[in-house]
Amino acid sequence: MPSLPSQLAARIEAVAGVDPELRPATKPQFGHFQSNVALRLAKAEGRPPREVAADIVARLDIDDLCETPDVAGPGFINLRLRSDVLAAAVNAQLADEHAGIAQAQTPQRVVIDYSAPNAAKQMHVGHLRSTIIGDCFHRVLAAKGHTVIAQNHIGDWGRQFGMLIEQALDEGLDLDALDLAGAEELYQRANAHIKADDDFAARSRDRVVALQAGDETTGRMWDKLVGLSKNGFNQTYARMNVRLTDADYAGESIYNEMLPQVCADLEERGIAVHDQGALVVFVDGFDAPAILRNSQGGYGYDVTDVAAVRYRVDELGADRLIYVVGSEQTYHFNLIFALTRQAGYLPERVEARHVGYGMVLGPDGKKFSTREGTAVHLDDLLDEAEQHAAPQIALAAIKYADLSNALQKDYVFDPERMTATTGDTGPYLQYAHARVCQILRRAEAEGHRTGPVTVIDEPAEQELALWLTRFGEAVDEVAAELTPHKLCTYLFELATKYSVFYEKCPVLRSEGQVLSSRLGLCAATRQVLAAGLDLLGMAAPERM
RNA sequence: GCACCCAUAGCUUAAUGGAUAGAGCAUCUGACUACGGAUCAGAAGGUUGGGGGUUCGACUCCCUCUGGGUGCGCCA
Repeated sequence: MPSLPSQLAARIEAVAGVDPELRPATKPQFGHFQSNVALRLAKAEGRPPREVAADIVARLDIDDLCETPDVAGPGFINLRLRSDVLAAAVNAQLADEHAGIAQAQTPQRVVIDYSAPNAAKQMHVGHLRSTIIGDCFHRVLAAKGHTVIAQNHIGDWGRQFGMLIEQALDEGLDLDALDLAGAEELYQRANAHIKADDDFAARSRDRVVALQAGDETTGRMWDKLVGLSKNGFNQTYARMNVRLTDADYAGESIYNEMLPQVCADLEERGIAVHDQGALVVFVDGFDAPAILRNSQGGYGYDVTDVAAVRYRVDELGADRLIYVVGSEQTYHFNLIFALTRQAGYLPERVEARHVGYGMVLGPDGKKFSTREGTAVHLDDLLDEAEQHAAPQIALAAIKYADLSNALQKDYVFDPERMTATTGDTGPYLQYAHARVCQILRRAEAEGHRTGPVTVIDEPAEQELALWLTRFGEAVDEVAAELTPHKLCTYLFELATKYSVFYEKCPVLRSEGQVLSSRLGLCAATRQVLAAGLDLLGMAAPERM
């Protein structure tokens, strides 16, 4: 069945002749929905807006859905749903296994590139947002019925492996006994070594060549370093309760063998040219070219990402590409998208989006780093938040803080504010959920029947019911625009409206149909809160 | 120097070109032996960084200036 707003919009369009641009009413006294169609038509028709509005209302056939519409202000048409229609909508949503999330009519294969830590280094603050935001998109798009293919583009290739392996050999290190923290220390020792010792630097370069040439010993050691890195990442992912698995690892190394072919193809077709000793592509509208192969004959991340686009479109069958990578890479990805469009690797039918996001800042409002100037480890951030709340509360607090404002903005990592139980925070939403659970638990123990919703007389009941039916729209917005904060705002509003209902409309102290109807509203609230929190990657505990 | 992003209440922030810019925190005032008060009601707090323009209507679109961030061929 079409949603209530789309049904209403269709009725108005039938009379007005144009899309009424139906919007939720901005205030309760304006009803439930409003249309400014009359204001827009008035100019063309040369009549006063209110007259146009009155004319539309007079011809509107909408009695089965709404109370009599009002014309208000400069010419707005305000609609108020009938209580029985609203109640039926809530009941239908409660019975819906998808909690009112409309399933995509044409399911897509969506490739999401997120998290992407570097091998042999622990995850740090720079990976926090990509992991949380990507996981949210993963959950939201999957909930819409799309096939989500996560691609964890880890940094598992490059010159650092030359020095890592050479250092391990020098030390006679047993890589089987090494964990990720140990690998990071190895990295630091190798880094210091390479700066101080020219001979070591030369051997490290040779080791890179050996790795690329497929030398067996070198390859085995590389394999171990990458493997222990993944083990380390997996521990953090488990702690963060994100959906990434071993199957999602698709590091830079998998594109290696494709790179010469990509270069050859682009060169043959005259798209790539030699310039200053490098193989590059100049793309219209971009000052700097993409560098496919540098003057040393090495491949960089431009060509790797070109190959990745091609792989994701051709091999993974992507209909949509989403890259959750920091804003500082905006130029890079726009360049890659333009290039791959031009080369025909990225067809018009495939949408490609880079979702940039701002930085996580330290308490001083500057780039978050340790006293030594290195990036703060992700696990340390989680530890810090857990000093203020239990693990699943602390984690929800971090995620909500990360997702609840516009992605492009920086924010300060402030555990105290994030874990606050009052206000617009993750814990507040979890509390609202726990409170609904409590009331439903008691009702069940006392043998009360829950639902259906039949009585919506009180304003608080009405606002709650109406808001519940908007869950699907909120999810749709996030899926289309990739703006998680809109779901956060929706859920916070829901928790607030539920609190008002809770205050104004006693549930367990009421009787008969009112009791079961109010319990139905509680059940629908629990359903939406639980589903919404899950889409944000947050736990919804039944007790706190 | 060029490009992109940001600027809204003391602080953190929301707002598809539409009605009186909406919240949270902090502050003040109420409700109160409570269906978990981790709550609710109310007050106060804004020339939406400055200046132009487009529009019936601008936080939103365009131009410009200021302040901050990020990025600007061979690291990824």
